Amino acid sequence: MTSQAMHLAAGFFERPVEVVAANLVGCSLTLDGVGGRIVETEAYAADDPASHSFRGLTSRNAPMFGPAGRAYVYRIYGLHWCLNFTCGNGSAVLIRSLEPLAGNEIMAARRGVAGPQNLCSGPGKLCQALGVDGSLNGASVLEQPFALMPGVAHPVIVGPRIGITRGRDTPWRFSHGGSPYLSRRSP
DNA sequence: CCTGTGATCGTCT
DNA sequence: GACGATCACAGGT
Repeated sequence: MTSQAMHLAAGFFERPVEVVAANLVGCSLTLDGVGGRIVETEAYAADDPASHSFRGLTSRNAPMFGPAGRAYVYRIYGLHWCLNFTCGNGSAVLIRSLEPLAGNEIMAARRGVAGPQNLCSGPGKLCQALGVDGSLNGASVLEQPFALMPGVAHPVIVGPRIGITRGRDTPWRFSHGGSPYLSRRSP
């Protein structure tokens, strides 16, 4: 048995985006060995007014229209990065927060803060902590430097997505209930 | 605990 | 020319 067999399979991402988003909660995500457990995600689809892909293909959102299982990394507000996993057909899952478990000292140094609650508790924060930037846009999340592995069964809380002005009625935020590492407390 | 605001720039209108 | 799938910090409750 190779360690590769432990990783998520490519088919994991070729399902409805909200199913992928829910099932990513509890999985382990690291970059070059630095990261932790995913505790919060959001789903975005092509027919979804909150999604970057809603108005069709552009140079920015191109990875969302490419193969499933790739990184879609974009800059927001001119200064932060956000990491998504593509699920095909203009859909993707935003990774919103992690429970930091591996390389916490490296993450604290990159973030310039101390305390595990502040390392990865938001989409911009976790990109800074894991070293994610635009150079990873379009890369396969099934290969180095990514490592993505399944977790154990867990209770998932569903609620409205954060920071959007349209599509507020679609409850596509998925979080690990009660986790102290969320970007915001569970509903 | 909460709300408000400045930072900062690529993307789309 | 306007607007973000955000964050950190300040100030009031």
